[in-house]
Amino acid sequence: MDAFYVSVELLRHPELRGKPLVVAHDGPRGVVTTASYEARRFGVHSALPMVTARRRCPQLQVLPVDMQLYRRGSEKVMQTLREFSDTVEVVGLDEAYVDLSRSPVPQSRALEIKRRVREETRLVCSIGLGPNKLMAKIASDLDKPDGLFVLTARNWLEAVGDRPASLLPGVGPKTSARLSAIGIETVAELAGADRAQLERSFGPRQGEGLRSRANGVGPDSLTTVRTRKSESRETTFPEDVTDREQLTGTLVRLGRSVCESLEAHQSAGRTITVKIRLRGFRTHTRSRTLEAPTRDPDTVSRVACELLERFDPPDPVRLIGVGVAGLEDEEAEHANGPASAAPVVEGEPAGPLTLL
DNA sequence: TCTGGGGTCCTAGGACCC
DNA sequence: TCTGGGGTCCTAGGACCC
Repeated sequence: MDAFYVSVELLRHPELRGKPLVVAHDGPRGVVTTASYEARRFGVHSALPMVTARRRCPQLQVLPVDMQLYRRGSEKVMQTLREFSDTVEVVGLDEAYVDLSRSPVPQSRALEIKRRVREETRLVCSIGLGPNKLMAKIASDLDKPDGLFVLTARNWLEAVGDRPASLLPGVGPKTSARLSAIGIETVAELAGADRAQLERSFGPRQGEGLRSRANGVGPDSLTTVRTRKSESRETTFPEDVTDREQLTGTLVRLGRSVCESLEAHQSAGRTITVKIRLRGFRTHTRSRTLEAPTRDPDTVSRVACELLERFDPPDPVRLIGVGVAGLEDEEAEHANGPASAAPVVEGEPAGPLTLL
């Protein structure tokens, strides 16, 4: 979906259409969640600190985050996608892969999807079509907003060869810098890079992984059912906190929130993690694994507070969080048949996939 | 410029076991 | 007395993604 949160907000704030607009956690330490295309022209983008965003664009309109609303919008979008295929892999609220490998005319199906999504939700999306998830995803980025782009093994290097390697998923700032250091800037350079040199710099796994992605190789079946593996809550204080009571109080509140959600999902986990971020943005975690899964708020709070003790935070605390990992849901535990242990649905062999 | 919140996956070291 | 190889689990940190 193009500028999803902003687009959803515009449905109820039509007067803001055409204006530089962001959905953001406003406040002293807020960042931009989503920026309208008008705002992007001012250099305002996701994850940009609001202080900077306002400096770059003084007339910026700011709307607070309303996740409930976006979740409802997302549901409707995904519902629409399922009209086109039983095999839909949802990736976050605004992205999904749709398996169109059974369609003889995937390109016209993609156009139909765009039309149906617009009809049903009045929202605009961009679609990428490709023989695997990697190509579909990248294709979806190449013609935004309201676009449709097709990548194939044939046009791959012609279309993206000259683009920076960071176009590839999994190649972020750190990996980009390391690639630069060995003289690799573009997708094509990475695609043709010396295997041995990549392995020396990145190790056998990551090295070969990078090279194959640069050659357009990626997964060609979809995972339609995802099982959550961890759940967490964290909060950044408006100002750094040193008061222990305030830290433990916050920890208990966050722990309760995690447990409520675990309860709602009939899930529980064995590993409890406390996260803190200190002044200077250094982030640390401490965790403990229990004998048995829990979602008991008292247990989670008690362990979290004990873990917090182990930091004895010497510096003011900017962020604190609690997580529970190693989740098992009760259904999976009671039914130990192979049927319940098969969350991954094998898709069709290589065929066109669509990414929204 | 001064950096949210919720996730996933990977790596590396240490403990422990056979 | 000084020492292999392989496996699993746990912990901490980091990169990355939406």
